[in-house]
Amino acid sequence: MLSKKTKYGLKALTYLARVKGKEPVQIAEIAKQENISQKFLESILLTLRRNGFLGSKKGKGGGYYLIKEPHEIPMTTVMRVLEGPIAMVPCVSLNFYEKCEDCPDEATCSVHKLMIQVRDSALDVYRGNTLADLL
Amino acid sequence: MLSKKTKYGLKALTYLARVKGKEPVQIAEIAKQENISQKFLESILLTLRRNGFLGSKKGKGGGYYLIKEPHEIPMTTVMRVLEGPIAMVPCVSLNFYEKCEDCPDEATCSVHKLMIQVRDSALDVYRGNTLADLL
DNA sequence: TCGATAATCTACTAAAACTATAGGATAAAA
DNA sequence: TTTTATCCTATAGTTTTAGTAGATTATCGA
Repeated sequence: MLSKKTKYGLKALTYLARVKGKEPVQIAEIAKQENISQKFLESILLTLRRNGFLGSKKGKGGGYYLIKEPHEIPMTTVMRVLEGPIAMVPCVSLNFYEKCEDCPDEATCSVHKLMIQVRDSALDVYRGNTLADLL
Repeated sequence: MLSKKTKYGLKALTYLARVKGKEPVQIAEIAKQENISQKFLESILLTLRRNGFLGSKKGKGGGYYLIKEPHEIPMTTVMRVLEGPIAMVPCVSLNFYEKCEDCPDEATCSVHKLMIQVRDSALDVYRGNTLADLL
């Protein structure tokens, strides 16, 4: 399941991408338009800013804005920041690899074999889409 | 993330598929060989039996066995029973469809658009693999 | 028929993850 | 210096996951 955090994060990014220009947009506006709890969205936008997707401005007229063009933001990076590893098991993760405790040999593991394929197909999709493609 | 339930279920199915013949295999044996908590595995095998993947026999010489040939068991059905919907959001699920509360229009929803692609690519993988392919 | 074996079933619990919420601190603008 | 809006930490409620406990039922072999 996709977490609400990721879902809301994607919606917020899309919202900002649709706004013409680079004017800051307030959390409250995004939350209202996209039916998201404002406080929850606040923490999501914070992590998006800390990870280099958004810029922010405090005080009156402040808010959040994209610091890159939508077509420069691949879904791979967005998903990894919001949702975590793209792989469904750590032992097939490219960026978050971990060995399974219960599994003596990856080479002969049936789960490993299947999940490699699932990971690669998901990667294909995320690599093939930027924020611009979702508009 | 793939749940342990699904992971263990897949391993158990693979184990049974590797056993020659249709002799029942005891839970204890599978649990030990695959490093799985026996009681937990017990409940997993039970749901696999209830969903038509396994047969069982009680008493001495009893255990679980596959009731179909491995190549007749597609990963789509296994995943749906163990892990649930293949789609990451209910609004793009073929078998478990539900409308999102927060989303006024699926046709213009960016998350929907992306998750359709992810679902389809995962489906391709699961449809292209039977239990026999994991051996 | 009896005892051992092994699945069946219900109920329960501990831990982790998810989805928020509270409330004050900080910075900018008017 | 007041208003506005982000920043930040902590925490609480709920759900899901992962696993346990213990009694019951069916089957086999002697």
